[in-house]
Amino acid sequence: MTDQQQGAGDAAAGSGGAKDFIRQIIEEDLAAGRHETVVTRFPPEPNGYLHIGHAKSICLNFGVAEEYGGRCHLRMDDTNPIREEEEYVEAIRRDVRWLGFDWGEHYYHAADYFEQLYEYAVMLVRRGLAYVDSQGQDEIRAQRGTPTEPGVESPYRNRPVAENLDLFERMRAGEFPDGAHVLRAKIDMAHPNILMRDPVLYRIRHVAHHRTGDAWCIYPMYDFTHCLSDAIERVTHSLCTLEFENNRAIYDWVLDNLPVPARPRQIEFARLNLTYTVLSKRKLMRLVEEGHVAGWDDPRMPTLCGLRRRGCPPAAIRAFCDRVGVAKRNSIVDVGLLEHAVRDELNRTSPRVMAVLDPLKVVIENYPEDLVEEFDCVNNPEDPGAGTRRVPFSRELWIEREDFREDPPRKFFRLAPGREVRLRYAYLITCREVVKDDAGRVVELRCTYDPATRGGDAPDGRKVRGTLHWVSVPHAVDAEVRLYDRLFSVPHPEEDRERDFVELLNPDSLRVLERCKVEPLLAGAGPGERYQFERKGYFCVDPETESAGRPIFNRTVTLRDSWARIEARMRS
RNA sequence: UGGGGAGUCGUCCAAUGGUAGGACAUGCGGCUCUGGACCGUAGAAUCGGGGUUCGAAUCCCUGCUCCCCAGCCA
Repeated sequence: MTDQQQGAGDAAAGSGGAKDFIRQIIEEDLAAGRHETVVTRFPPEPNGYLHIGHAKSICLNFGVAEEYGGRCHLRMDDTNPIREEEEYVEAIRRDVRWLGFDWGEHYYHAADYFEQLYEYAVMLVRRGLAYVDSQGQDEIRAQRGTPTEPGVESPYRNRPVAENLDLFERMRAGEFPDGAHVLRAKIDMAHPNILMRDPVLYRIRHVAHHRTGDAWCIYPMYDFTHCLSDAIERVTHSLCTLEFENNRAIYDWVLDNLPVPARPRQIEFARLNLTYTVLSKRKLMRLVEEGHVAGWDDPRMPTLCGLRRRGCPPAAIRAFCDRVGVAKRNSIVDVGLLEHAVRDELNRTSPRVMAVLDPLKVVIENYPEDLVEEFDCVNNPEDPGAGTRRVPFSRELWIEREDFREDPPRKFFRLAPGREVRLRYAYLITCREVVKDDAGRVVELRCTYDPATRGGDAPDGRKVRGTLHWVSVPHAVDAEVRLYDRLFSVPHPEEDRERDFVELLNPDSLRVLERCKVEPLLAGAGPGERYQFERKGYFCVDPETESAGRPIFNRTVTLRDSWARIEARMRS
């Protein structure tokens, strides 16, 4: 029930067996002999936790590498010491492994290339293709122009090479304060692509780096670092999201102007968006910092650690990413698709168990006081190899409060006064009397059972429509159950122009049930174990169980509930 | 009024000049000791306008809408 980290060789294509455009490009490149092997990379910046959107990229990069017999590198894109922290790099490695992927020996940090990057920068200076600009940030910004007006050249743009070399060297040596100078590429201040208007390549930052410590006080920018890191690692296909389309011009310019060992190609695809959640780092950060959720691994978070704690199996995430496909169109995937992938996986793999979330006592008046029977229950009807277990049954039982209606509506097949239902695996019982407290609340049901129906079938062939789950009162184990629902109450929380997204949070995204009764087997349940609570949903043991003294279960997702749909429709 | 991208069922993805197909969702039916799962079935789309062609989602022209870009972030 816990996950083995094994390769994720799922189907190559999500829909209809067709290859996505990236795989088509790769196949063409391979067929044309442009590469002998495929090398991709997943390059997170260690300044936040990985989420389901990253999973799409991870599955794509590791997936194509696996399919075409190549390899995929894990590379920390750590060029900005101000934002990045060691805490995140460990979390990222853990999450990628948990998802089921293996980078083998190919674990890298952009920071490990700082020396080579510096040498490349010097080469650019020598070639007259980069210069030290001594203006402040505001001047540089003002000179950049706008989308419709060209920029203005810096007065330092034509500094002699020797002077640039000297200054750049002294930048590295720490002679200047932050912001005193930057190294810029000398491209074209009138370029229609603003990113090509002499982009900054290096900035001074007297800040310790999580990996290189105090070795550097100048740090390279993304546009200079990423393409060269790819080239150094001999990446063949550098897959990134759509917002980097404009950056491809610099990517190519840098590689075209430097003697690089390989010529990677950047290809952009649409990032994943999901309904009823947010996936931007900034917004996820706010949810955590403002306390709207309990942390990065809150089971409502779309982070991989959140999904893990929620009980979502990595195989389900992989299957989901497969079905989502890869294209260039901005899109928002229905979270129902994720839920479907989760149910699909869990249905096949999780053991069934009986748990009563909102207990109502049933006393079987004609059942012997001291008798305890045990019934063989199927662990997983989808998996005959999962076997059976024995569950104790006695005169007093817990059933689900919502499985009884004093005044049953049409199509309600469950228990009601005078009505007969089946207790799963056990007996048919009939409700004889409803006991209420002074407030009129139903507190107990007095029932009778038919001894001839042992096992759940009537010898006379009479049919019952309803089957209820139950837990024997004297054998029940107390448990806490946390019912998680969608984090937001609207499908597109980011699209609302009037209201801040935190105002759209679903107030019922978490309901804690303290007095649940579960079958005895679950007394020893360990963190991470996943179960189906029959008729209720899929649940996963929370890590806090270990210190709580009783099991705590997180609801991963409900079972599809057609009765709830019928009832909702009858109401409207 | 710059440059770079994208528009196909409710949603996501296919169809690469030759019957617009799949998945999820939804409706209906079947089966069922989980109102689960499963099985069957139905409805549902090519952004608009021109053109080329025997034939256009696909090629051409034109219009419209949406996304990205003016960090010393990635």
